[in-house]
Amino acid sequence: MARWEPNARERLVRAAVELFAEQGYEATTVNEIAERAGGLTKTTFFRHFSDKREVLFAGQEIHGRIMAEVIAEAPESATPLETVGLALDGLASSFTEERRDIGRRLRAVIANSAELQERSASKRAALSGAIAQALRTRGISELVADLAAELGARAFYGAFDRWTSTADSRTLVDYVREMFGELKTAASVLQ
Amino acid sequence: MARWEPNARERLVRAAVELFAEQGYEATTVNEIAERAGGLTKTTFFRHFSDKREVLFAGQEIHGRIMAEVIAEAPESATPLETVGLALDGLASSFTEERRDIGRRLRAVIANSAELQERSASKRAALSGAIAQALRTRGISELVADLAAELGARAFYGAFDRWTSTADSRTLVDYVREMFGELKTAASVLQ
DNA sequence: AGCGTGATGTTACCGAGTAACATCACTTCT
DNA sequence: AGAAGTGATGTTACTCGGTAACATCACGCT
Repeated sequence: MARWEPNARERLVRAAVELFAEQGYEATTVNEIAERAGGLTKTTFFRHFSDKREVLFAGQEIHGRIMAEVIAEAPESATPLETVGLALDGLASSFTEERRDIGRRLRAVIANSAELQERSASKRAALSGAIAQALRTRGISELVADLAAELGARAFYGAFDRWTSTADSRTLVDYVREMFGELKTAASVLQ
Repeated sequence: MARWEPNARERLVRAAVELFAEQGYEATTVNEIAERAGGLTKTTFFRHFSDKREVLFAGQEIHGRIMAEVIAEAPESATPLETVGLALDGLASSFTEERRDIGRRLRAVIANSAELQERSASKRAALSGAIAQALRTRGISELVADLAAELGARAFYGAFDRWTSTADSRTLVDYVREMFGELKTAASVLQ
């Protein structure tokens, strides 16, 4: 038996999502979250998360890392968009059906808080930046890399949105491919 | 003579920019800003700006409105990208050389604060959203409108960045056209 | 048994942001 | 002229996010 209940971090996240869903983000206090997470305190919360918002977004940096890895290993012959497509598959395939439920709750909570939307936009920009950086490392010019990365980020967030808005049996990979395809044709219409 | 020195709002902005530049954003207190703005108080500051960050971004909603107006009045025959180009010209032409200096200082301050970068990203997203909305009103499909709007926002922010990084005699309109052109060719390379 | 260690708690503090009420200087109406 | 109204400001007091310094406690290791 452990000295403390293990997984404090995970319990904090669960407690936060619950409370945010029940009362809203702003009406919920960090002390409340810590308390519900098994009698913890504010201090412990901030040891795990840099601020109150971050409890909902922590661990998202890994998305950028996953896509960057796939991009680094993509065949030399792949075009920028093909490379991004591979990376999207790699990232999306790491999402299980369980995370779909979490995603649903998260989406609802974020939709009700401007503060959380701001952080969400910031994370989205970080993902796009990570993709662009990885593409540039392959020698792709800055602007092309930026635009390809933007399409990738849009595809992922758009697909995630659809995935968490529906209840069918399609996987996130399915949605990402669909969304990415639509974006590519939209981009070609633009010319 | 007025009962109070007029233009409290403007004085607050100036004081904030000064102090942020001298001490950094986080080391500066709202009380300090209000005090330097002519003996005002915290309360007055928050009557003018919804939060501490907003003092640097307030009034930026008008950018979206300007572009939306131009888009609404653009000729029926214009393609999405042509429409965005017109709107970019309209917005950029409202920037005088005086605002270039302000922009320089702003850029330096924002570059040193994650919190301000987050807000900046949020404003950028708002601009992009406003453009997209205006395009959709013209019957342009959602994804195409989104992408055209994204290109527009990128062109504006990229051009503003270059404009405030240099000291030549070129106007923001010049930079916007250049940037938008580069983005369009990058987008075509992407196919 | 004693020691080190890492996760937690305690206390005290600062600053952002809000609310309720008071003030004050000018405007307008009578 | 005097009274009432109005809008921008100040005052006070509070909540809560976030930080720092120090104490505690339960375990593993020697």
